[in-house]
Amino acid sequence: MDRLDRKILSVLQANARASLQEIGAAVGLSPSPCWGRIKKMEEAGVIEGYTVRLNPQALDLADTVLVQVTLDSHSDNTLEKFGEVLASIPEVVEAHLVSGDYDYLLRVVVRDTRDYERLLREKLYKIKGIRHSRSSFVLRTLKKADLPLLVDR
Amino acid sequence: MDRLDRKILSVLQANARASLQEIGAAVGLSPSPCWGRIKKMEEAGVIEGYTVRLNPQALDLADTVLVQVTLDSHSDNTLEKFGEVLASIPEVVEAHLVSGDYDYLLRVVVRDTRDYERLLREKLYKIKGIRHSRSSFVLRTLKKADLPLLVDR
DNA sequence: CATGAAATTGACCATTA
DNA sequence: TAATGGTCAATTTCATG
Repeated sequence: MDRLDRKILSVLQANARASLQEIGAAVGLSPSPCWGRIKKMEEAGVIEGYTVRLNPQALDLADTVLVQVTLDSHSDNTLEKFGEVLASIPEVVEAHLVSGDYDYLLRVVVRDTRDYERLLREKLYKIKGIRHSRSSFVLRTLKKADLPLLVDR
Repeated sequence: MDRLDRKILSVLQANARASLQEIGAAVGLSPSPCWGRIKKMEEAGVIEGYTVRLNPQALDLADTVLVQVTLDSHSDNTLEKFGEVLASIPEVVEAHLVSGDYDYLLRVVVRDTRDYERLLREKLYKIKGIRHSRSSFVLRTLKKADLPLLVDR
């Protein structure tokens, strides 16, 4: 992992379908060393995969809700079970165990507020062990990236 | 946007570098109609781009902090300015204006707690108009996706 | 490690059904 | 719309500096 590797990653971050030629041109290398470096980073687990960035609106998934969850108990068992249940709810796209005055932060993506109300009623409120939950709707997203810049320009 | 389009998207979501042959085989179509559908979705803005999924640990960016921010004033001007300042801080990778008992939720990615402390001191605390902020460290991430499943299996 | 050349595979587009 | 097939460019591999 040197500076060139990071540069390659930032090119891929902007466009994961860039050709080796384009990548090479951007980082000042010929295509084949780029290919070798990428393979190496894939094997090392630095690169976990390649995805597409989709427009939620276009897919009729306009609403994002951030949900703070506090559990009744914090036994290993409860936490484990809770994690499993969450993983099985497709609309819950992120779940983080956090420090602070609540236990979990969830990111939930739904079509609209009606959909969210149904999700709350039919799925979240049925989970045993939730003491309290607090929902915040995302009104506007000012910035959305995955990781900080990998190279100083 | 029909069922086949969604199926193509879910293939790309799992591997954005899949070839048209692979995509075609997965959705039951020959490569060229897949190509046409993808191009159409790119032009329509359904597909915004292609990115790489990176391992934060491997890049020495192990800590994620969720920061709840409350502003002093909620004038258009203040909100606008705040958004601009945040956008210029690389470590702040997400910023959402939310409803509820605080105004913004930020996701901040840093190397470690020392790095975060410095960021707070040198950048966040210097922003005018912040009344209050509350940080929660992500202890463990149970689930991380971008959008709910696009097709029922 | 990088380069450059060779073989293989994929993207893209016109045509046909 | 989908399939077919042809062309051109890209990926991938390897021998060499």
